[in-house]
Amino acid sequence: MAQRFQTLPGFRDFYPDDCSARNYVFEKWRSVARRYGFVEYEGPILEPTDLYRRKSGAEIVNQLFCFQDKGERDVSMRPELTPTLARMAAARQRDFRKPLRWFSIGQFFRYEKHQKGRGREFYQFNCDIVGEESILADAELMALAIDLMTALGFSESDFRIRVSDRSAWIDFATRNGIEGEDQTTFLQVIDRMERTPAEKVEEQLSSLGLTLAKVRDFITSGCDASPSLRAILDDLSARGMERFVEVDLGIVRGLAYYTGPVFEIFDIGKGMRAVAGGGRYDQLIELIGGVPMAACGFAMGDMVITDLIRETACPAGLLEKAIIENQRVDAYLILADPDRHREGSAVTQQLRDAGFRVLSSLSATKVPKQFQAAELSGAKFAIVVGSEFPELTIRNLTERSEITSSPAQLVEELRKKS
RNA sequence: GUGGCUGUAGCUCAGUGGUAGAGCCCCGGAUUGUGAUUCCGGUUGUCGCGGGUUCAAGCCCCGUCAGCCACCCCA
Repeated sequence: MAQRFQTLPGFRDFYPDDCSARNYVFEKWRSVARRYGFVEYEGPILEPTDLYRRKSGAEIVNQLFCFQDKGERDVSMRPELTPTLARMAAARQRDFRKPLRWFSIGQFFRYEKHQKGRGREFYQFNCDIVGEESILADAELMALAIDLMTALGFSESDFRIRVSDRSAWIDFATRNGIEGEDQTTFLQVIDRMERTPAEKVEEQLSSLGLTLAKVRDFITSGCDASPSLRAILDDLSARGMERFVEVDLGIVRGLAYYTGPVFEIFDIGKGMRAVAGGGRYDQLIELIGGVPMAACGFAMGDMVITDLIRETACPAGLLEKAIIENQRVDAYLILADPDRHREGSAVTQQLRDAGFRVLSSLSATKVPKQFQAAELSGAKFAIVVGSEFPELTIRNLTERSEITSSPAQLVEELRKKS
């Protein structure tokens, strides 16, 4: 009995439609990044497990796809790109003019339970500016993130970018006598505040010597709490993007390493999922690579954004169009006389050499079947090669009209009409 | 890691403890050089898997696996 195989939990097959959809998202990521002068890079998919332990602590190992290789090295499928970037940037820091504007599109792995918008394997767009302290770098990344969304067809009624400033919270904590490790605990409380009952938050804050009222008061101060936020907002507004921006000091991001402005893109109305997030991490490159360099960046995963595209009318329409366009051919060669197959192959090749996408039936099939196949292939033209060769028929499948032509004129005729 | 729901044809799903079903898709034909529609015919099932109750289980019970959803977490 044949053994039935299926994908491992949390892993996906990409059939052609799915693959077209994935590549459509990749193309948007890539083209917008290039519009901002970013260059593409890539790192290894397998890294030493210690690289991630160094950045995130020992407990991270539970969520890694990690194992021992044949040389008894502890290795992990990469769960994120930032540590790799930090290593690469530090290792050859003298080779590149600053700031680095680097982006990457790659596959990542996390050993955790599969659910909507989250698998054990996913693709992620990473975009970072390294070696630039100016707050305008943060604004540049936020503008890029907004452009990604609009390029996919989202409008201001679909999403917001919520921006905050980690350093404003650190100042706030210090002013209120919270130091050292308590600061990390405090930031975690703020991060989870939205989804924690108020009494519980009050209790957690009071053990740190604070009150909920005081914290809420700080959150409502918005831009006044941070000159950085004011500068970012001013820059985004000069770009005509202020309608997408919302200052929300309640965002702090769970990660310990953020040191300045942080931001998240949220969808509006479809469940308020975060589709992208990032911020400034000025100390991480020194921690991993030993070379101090300022940096900021953000990431967007393929799963949540693709779900959101499919659920939103305008982006979904653009995606559908792209999938069809990606898979259709220009012309379908119909072989009406099997004895002419050499001539048919020559014509097919001639069209392909001219850059047209061309299909033809590989096995002898009745003519009506070939026309049906031509129709389904999305071809605009059917080229009929039969006993009358070198006379050819070019049939326009959308207009249902046809003309006769010859191999010498064929390419020109098709160029004229398409 | 915790909990809820679901699992029947390639897909979407019906199925009252008593012979396994429909629609769609796919393939062939009607139709030997022109696409649609229609009509005819055809393939596809260890009913997720294992055990139990019963004269009899797709249906009830237990377990298990997988999927979806929520929580935890989220680099």
